Amino acid sequence: MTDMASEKTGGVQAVSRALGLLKRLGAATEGQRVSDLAVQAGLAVSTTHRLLTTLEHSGFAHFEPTTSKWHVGHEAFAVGASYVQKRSYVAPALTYLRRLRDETRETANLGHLDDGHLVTLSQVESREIMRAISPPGGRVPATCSAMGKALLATWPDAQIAEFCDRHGFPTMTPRSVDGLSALMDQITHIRAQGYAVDNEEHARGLRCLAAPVWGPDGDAVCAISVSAMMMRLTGEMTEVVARRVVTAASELTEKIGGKRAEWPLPT
Amino acid sequence: MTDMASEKTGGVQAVSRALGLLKRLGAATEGQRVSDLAVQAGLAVSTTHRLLTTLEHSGFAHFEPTTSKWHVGHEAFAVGASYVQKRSYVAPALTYLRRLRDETRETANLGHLDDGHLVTLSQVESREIMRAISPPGGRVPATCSAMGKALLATWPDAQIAEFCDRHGFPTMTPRSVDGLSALMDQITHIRAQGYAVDNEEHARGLRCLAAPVWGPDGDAVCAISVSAMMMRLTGEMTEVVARRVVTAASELTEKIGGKRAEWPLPT
DNA sequence: TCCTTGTTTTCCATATCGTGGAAAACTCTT
DNA sequence: AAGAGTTTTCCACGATATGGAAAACAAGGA
Repeated sequence: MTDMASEKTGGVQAVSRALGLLKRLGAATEGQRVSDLAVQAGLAVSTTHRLLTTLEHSGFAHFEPTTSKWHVGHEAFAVGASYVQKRSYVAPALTYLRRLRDETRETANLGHLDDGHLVTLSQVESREIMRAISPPGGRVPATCSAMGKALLATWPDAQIAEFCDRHGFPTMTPRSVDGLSALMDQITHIRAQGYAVDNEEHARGLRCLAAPVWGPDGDAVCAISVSAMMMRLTGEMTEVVARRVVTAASELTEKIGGKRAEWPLPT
Repeated sequence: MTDMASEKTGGVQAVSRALGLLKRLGAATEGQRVSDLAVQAGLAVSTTHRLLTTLEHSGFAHFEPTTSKWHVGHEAFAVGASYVQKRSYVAPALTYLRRLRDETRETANLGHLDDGHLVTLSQVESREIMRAISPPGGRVPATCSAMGKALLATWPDAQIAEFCDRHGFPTMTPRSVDGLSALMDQITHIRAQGYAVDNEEHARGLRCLAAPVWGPDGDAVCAISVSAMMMRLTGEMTEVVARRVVTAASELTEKIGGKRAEWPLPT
């Protein structure tokens, strides 16, 4: 992550730089020192220090004097929390995610589309040793994600094509979907079976199964998935787990007063 | 909330302004229009627009073209999520919060101290109609909160006094603790009974009961509370619920490998 | 349909404001 | 106590953010 926020600012320099620092604070597992952040971001130490101080005055960063390290501040948390609070399906989803995790013993996820990417909104982790690949807040190109594909599959074909025009086919592994016809093949399957599959298209060795959740106005608003190491999710297990994912998604749909629209018909 | 981020910037102007806009986006329940944000923040429309564009380039804000409103972006969520991910007790706490909510039918909360304030980290809402007063990300002066007082009570008296010197006694209702001697009286009670009480000290009509959770190094790291309308949490109920809160806190302490230190002795 | 009104977005000259070097104040080590 | 590696403050320079005004939209209203 050496040059995370590249050099393209695209706006007010000072603000871009400050936000870049904030991202670094969030991405780092530990507190960061001024001078380290400065070299990482390619900024002068004094500039870095001034920007951090400004972030701190607004509560977005926090300086720990005893260790002289910088951390993400409470205000960043507050603003971030509002991102999920405004999506009223997140809170009720937890019940179903938990049950899904308990039934399958694997990680259950909730995500939605945001600007061509699937953003993980919430997750209930497997008790197995594996760490989560994509923690809450994580982003993956929609076409590299089971949840993303499940949601795309609810769109009319024309909109899917337009989507792909705009966002292309970023790939994360050699098995990621690449090209519209390959995607549409999958979409057809997804619509037929009611759930989407991701076989190492996001990360090596990882398989995901996802189903969409509908909102009151008949649009899919989010998706539920189970993700697991492929070795733990093989053959006939797949179908069993998929049915449970579909069930959870249906129940959440009902809970939030959603109307399960028909899947778009192949045109 | 007319002039939220006052005029004292205390750092890089452009950055303070941008963060102020971000806070407004987070605080608003709906998307905000450029011109409204501009007047709220007292900025020129063109400046506001440029700052928002910069926020968008980094993913911290998002513009909905169909409605031409601005929202909090995914990156803000990602950074905010890291605030809780780094506190390893949040995830395991959910189990106990949920049970507490089910046992008491009231809202269960998890919070910790951050710069003199109690920050609500997580919460499992009551199924009653009442909305939560302080959603995740919310901040209250420590002395106006049951969780805050429960945590302060684990500190040596000298540090409590120092804390009060630094932060004073901001009050949120007429019943909020005001003055060191009043606080120390309460601290004594808290240490004796093992839990803290907040009787309308944070919000009119609201009562909270809280107990601290210890970490592996013998310091209290967070607190668990139950908050409810006073009318639903009266008389003998209080003691019953308080015992459940204490139990939940003890269990979480154990779960995270915490060592329950002795409460500081009155000096 | 073509104005009218209320937006959002772009442009640009001005001087404000952020910048980074260098020096000063700290903090730990040796 | 002195030294190395920090963090923090200061300052003159000029790059850069600023806000007015105008241009591009969008949404009614006649």
